[in-house]
Amino acid sequence: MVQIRVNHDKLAKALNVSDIDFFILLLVINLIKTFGHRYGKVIDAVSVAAKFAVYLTYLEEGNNLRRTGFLHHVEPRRVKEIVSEFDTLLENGGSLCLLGSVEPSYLIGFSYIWIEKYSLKEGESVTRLFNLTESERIIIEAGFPENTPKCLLLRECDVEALIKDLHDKAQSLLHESKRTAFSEALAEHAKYRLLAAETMQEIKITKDTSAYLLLKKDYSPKGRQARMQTMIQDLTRSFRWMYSWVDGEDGIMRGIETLEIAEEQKEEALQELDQMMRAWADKYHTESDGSKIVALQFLLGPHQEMTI
Amino acid sequence: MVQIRVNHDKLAKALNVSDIDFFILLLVINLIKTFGHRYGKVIDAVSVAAKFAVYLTYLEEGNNLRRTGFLHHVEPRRVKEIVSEFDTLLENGGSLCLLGSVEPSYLIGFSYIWIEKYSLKEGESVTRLFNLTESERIIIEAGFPENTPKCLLLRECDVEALIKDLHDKAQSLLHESKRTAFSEALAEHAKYRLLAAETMQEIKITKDTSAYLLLKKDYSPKGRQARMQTMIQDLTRSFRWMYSWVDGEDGIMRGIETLEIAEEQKEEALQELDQMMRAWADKYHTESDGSKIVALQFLLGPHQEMTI
DNA sequence: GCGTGGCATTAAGCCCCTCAA
DNA sequence: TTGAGGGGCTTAATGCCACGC
Repeated sequence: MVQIRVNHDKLAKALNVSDIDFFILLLVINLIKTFGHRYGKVIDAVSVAAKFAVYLTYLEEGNNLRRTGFLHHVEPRRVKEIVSEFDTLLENGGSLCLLGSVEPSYLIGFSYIWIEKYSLKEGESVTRLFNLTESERIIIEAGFPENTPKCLLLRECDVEALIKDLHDKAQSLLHESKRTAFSEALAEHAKYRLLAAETMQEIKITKDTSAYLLLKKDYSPKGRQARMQTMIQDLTRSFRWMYSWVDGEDGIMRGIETLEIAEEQKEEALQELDQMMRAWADKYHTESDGSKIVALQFLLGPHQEMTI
Repeated sequence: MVQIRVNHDKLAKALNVSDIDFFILLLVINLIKTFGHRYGKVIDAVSVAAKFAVYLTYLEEGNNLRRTGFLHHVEPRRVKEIVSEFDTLLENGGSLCLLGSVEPSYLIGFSYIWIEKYSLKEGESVTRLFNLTESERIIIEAGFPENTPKCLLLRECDVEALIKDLHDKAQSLLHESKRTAFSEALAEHAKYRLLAAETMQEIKITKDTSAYLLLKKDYSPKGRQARMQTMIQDLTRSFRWMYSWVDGEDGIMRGIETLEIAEEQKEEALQELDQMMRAWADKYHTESDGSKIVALQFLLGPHQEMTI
């Protein structure tokens, strides 16, 4: 569910935005709402990207702090900081990390380490970490959904420990300077995210103790993760080709066909399209010295209104 | 020229980035370097988009500050500020403005107001604003490139006045609160941008006075601006469809064909592809009650390495 | 033209406390 | 119990300008 629907018609008015603004909104809103990246993380990521742009200009402009500053409206002193930041990063062979992955890395691994650390051993009770009578146990287990991974029910503190582990692991990959300390606020955020993603579920035991049940073996299904990768790759390719196309560069072809299609013909049409593309590619595929590799990317979908 | 080339092989190493990070880099770097948006403006734009995401969640979560805060890792107090910001925006019927246009609005209009305010009247000298002898004038004019718009050569202060006008005009469209005051630094930035975009050219008159010559009738050619609009629209469509595709929604088809093609066959192949698509669309186009509007978008380009 | 130093403001983080429905 | 609302805190980044070379 990526199309975020808000029934408030008022928003339609506010969305009186330009095309480029809408584009940015679509990206950012999905990064935050759909993929679950932290608010600050997204801004940080863009800020790093922007600093990198400044760094590139600095190199291109022959190491001129002031000129670079003027070109992008950044204080020369700040340019200097940025430059040294990237210089040392390059020297240390560090890698640039903005978001790292489409979904927050510290959430992706959650199910995995839960299963790893708290797998259910032969004859062990799922509620081992809680002091429950046999009857209480049966009542609680009766409320479990189907097909949950075979592992222990956790206490709040266990969940927090897992989150802390993941956070620390994710942070350890970063170079010292730009680490975020673990905090209660962060843990709480992660907990809410995991609940919202239905990776785990909260079960009230008593008035002030909760148990947590793992629902899925993955934060998001492997198939979905693979498709997200493909999405990013396709979109990146589109980006680059379109940028080239704007500048009228050779070797880029862009087209769009709009049509009305009857529901019952759709299946047939799509199949024919697929075969047609394949046949075309086969026909012109020739491996010889003078040939170049090209790719044809296509995408078909419904005509949509501009909603977020 | 969007592919920014830096010869430093070192950078290849730093570009040890994930797909999503590369994607963000591509977007942000082009916004800043190619389109010339200010460093701070881009970060601001994303920040507004992120705040909007928070606002949407707030509405969806039944006006729950706390919960919204946890979901995105934002302080409840900050959420409240954000919410009231958007609430008042909506009440006043204001519109959300991130970047506004693909290129900075205060630069796009530059040529236009120059031509408008300083067009060359019958028999008037291009160097009217400077105290030059006839011979000096001839020497300077001899150095002009071909086909420059017919308007006066300007002094530094005139250029700055034009920039200020543009800035004020751009700001007046925004709602009071989020305006940026005009400053020397900003003017200097704009000047550098205009020079870099070859919209105008600096001509040294004496040691410490310069003249400025308008080179183009537009900040960027109209055709290019139209293509940029198309680019953004195409990319936005791709975005939305791909997001849907990731979630396995119906009615989306996505494909890619890679082939090696001989240079001499390319032209023929592209033409055939174009006709083929058209024929396919015509064949299945039926206007009836049960039919839905779909669009087929395709893009062909060279296989590329991952460089920025 | 270039680098650097001083200075204001804001935002993004953290935490802790109280009150009312 | 949970949301609202208050307070107080650090750090860092985005801006301005002006000075000296």
